[in-house]
Amino acid sequence: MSPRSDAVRSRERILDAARNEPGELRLNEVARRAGVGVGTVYRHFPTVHALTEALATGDLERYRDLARRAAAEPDPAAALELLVREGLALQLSDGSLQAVLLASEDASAEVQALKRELGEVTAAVVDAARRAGVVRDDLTMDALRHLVCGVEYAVRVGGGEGRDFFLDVVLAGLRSRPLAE
Amino acid sequence: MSPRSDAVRSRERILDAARNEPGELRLNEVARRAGVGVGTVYRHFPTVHALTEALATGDLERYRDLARRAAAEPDPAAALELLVREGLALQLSDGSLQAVLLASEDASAEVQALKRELGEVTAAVVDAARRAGVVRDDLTMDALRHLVCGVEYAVRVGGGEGRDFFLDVVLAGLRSRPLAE
DNA sequence: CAAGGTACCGGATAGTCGATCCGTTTCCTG
DNA sequence: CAGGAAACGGATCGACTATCCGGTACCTTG
Repeated sequence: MSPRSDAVRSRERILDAARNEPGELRLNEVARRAGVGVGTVYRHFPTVHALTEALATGDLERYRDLARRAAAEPDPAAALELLVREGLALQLSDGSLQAVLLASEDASAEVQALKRELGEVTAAVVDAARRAGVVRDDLTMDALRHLVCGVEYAVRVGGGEGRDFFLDVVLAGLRSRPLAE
Repeated sequence: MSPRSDAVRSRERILDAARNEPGELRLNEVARRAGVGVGTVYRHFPTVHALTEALATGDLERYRDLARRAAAEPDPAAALELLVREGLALQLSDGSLQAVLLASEDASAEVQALKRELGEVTAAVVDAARRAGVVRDDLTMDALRHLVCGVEYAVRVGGGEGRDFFLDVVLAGLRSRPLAE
């Protein structure tokens, strides 16, 4: 059973309106701007998080593709740096991405699958870098993800200033050996 | 003119209730738990941020004292490390501290003075470290503050895991020379 | 193409929460 | 102890979230 045409149209309008929403998502406000009833919004997206996931899905795919590209890179150090640098850029360009990455439960199966694959490929990149000895050997995938989210946060509170500085500091810090200090 | 005794008692009760509040501060809820009327809370603290500042003042003093201790340290590298390590611990122990540190406007003159002094002393510590050549020479006081807030954030999203790891990474990264990579 | 069934739509409204305002109470001073 | 000022309490208003159901538009079947 394919969805009805008006349902598709409504969903599209809601997503468009949500994309142009400044700051916090408010479902009633989204409805007003989309020109649909409040009930329609709540039927398509029962919670704010469900809508957030839908908004972030495109960039989540891009993130996964980026990770694949990094994993294909022959130099393990360059692979990790690519993933971190471009990943941060992606997270900064899409304000809803971080919330989806850090959420412990996912509304849609599609997002769940994307996150799983992103995690697996990222783990492979981290592992390769560790085996090559180009990063601290106590670096884990989770630590890396939280670190990148922390850098994103630092850039945001700094009003966009210092992105490259923070990246350089963290990447250099990751290269250091824990006992060589 | 000294304040009335019932006003002092109310203020104390409100602060006590606010300290035991889990998560987000809600002035109506604070009033209920403090056993005072809503109006009383709003008279003492017109906004949530005013109450937040009052809660964080004690730890802000501790932060300033820490910075003074760091500035008195003869070794500039050790001074910076002390300030960052202990400062992070302070920020993690007090959930309202970061909001006060990052706020651009302050409700109370006392907090404003504390923040000013903390900023001055921190700038001195950063300057000394730069002149001694033990940190990147493009490190600024603002960048350091945002970086520490980013690390605090990373620890929080990680559920408390990885605090020392993140600190080691960032401190090591700060020591590196920008062009020596 | 008409008509019936169903999936979807819209928005009134109930419920929740933040913030204000003012009649009442408590405190301090002379 | 009396008068006045300062502080108190909570009813209430406005803003917002989320639900529910009568009405509408779509799609199918004959």
